[in-house]
Amino acid sequence: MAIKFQIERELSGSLGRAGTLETPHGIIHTPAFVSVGTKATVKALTPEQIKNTGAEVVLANTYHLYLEPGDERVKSFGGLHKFMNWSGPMMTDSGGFQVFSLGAAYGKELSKITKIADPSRMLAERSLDSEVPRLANISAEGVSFRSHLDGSLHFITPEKSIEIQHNLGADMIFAFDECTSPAEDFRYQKEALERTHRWAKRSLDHHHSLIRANGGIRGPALFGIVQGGREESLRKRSAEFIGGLDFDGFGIGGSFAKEDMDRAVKWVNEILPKEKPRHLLGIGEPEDLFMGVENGVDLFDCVAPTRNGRGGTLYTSKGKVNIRNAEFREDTGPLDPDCGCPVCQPARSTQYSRAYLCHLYRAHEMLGGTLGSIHNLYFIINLVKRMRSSILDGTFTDFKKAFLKEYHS
RNA sequence: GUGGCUAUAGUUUAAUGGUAAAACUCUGACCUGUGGCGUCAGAAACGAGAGUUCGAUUCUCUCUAGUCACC
Repeated sequence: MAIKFQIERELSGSLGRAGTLETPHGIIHTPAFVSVGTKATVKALTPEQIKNTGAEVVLANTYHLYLEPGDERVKSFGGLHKFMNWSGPMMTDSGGFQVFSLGAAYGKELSKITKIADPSRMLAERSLDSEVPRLANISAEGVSFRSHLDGSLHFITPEKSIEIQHNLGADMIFAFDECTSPAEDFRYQKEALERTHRWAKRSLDHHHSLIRANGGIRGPALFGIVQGGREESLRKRSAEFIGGLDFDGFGIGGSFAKEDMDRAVKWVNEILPKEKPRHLLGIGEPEDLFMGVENGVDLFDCVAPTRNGRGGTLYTSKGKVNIRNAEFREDTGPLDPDCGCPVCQPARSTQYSRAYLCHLYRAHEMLGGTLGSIHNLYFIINLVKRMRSSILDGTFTDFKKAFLKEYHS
């Protein structure tokens, strides 16, 4: 077994739990937030800085690394850990999300989270002729991608994705799936789900054959991904199907409406085998993290802290602020006095004022993105850590209430 | 000193005899398995004076400022 998951304590009256996930590169204390390092780098941060945010695990991306610098090259360097100089646990995403982001969503105003639960929009007719040419096209066998870097054509199958991920060498990898657009209708969601299920089995089969070919024992842990959009019947069917396969853990994928994401996660986690870890893919705003933890999610990853950090939108205990705003130009105080990160509570005499951070972003200085990413990652990672300890000492509900009250004040 | 040219938003540039467009900046909003990207909304200008005209930012003159050439 490549990983070992143990539940330490469960949250009474809900699906939540706190535990540990042991990997060949160290232990992850769950629930945990996974830092996103798409191209074998958490943008703007050195591995040491990543560590200083409290991060225990980094997620890289199969599709991006396959294109650049190529999985074979990463393998020749001894795998991702050595290549990027990160010694802790790692995961790779399968490239399934790029089926969505470079396919249905490409060039459109479609995001992973739908703002309004507008049925007319959610169940819109699948438009066959799109004005913007897609970079990804789906067939039963796999997905053909047109590289966004040089236009070259690449065909990714479940087998290919698993092969690439074995070459990259993360501790935990994902099955190849199709993340559907929230705008697809029921018929398409169903069709896509059946495809994702077939791909899950193929991913699993190829994973096992690669391990066998490699002499047996060592290999990454493989997570299967549950899809099904917003449809209760499809979500539950997917959880049953994927949960019944011999995966080491599970991902919950797809696009959601903010309002009903909790229901979808709950449907799924009530069905998935509880002794295996669950990863809610691509989710990471504070409210959503509480929702996920309560509903039995062990791992999260999200670009929000780093992407927002590079843009100047910073998390504080009193909500998000755009540090570029004029009101911070002469603000000598720390970003968030209640935060223990290296930006807000520097060890010795150094101090980063709101005014200085404001200046860095306005001047387009690189240090702004670095400090913002450090702070935001610390904030989100620490938030999930506090959720974990509040599960362990039985104060989760109080903590959630107090945090959200101040966060929304 | 003489002659030419120029003067439009904070900046750099458009257009037009019927009160003016854009980019950057500026004021905000947005970003959920990442193109350090980008999207959206908003604020903001005809150097001054006179003349021609129904009407002048536009044409004419004077002034002022800048710029180039010559002395």
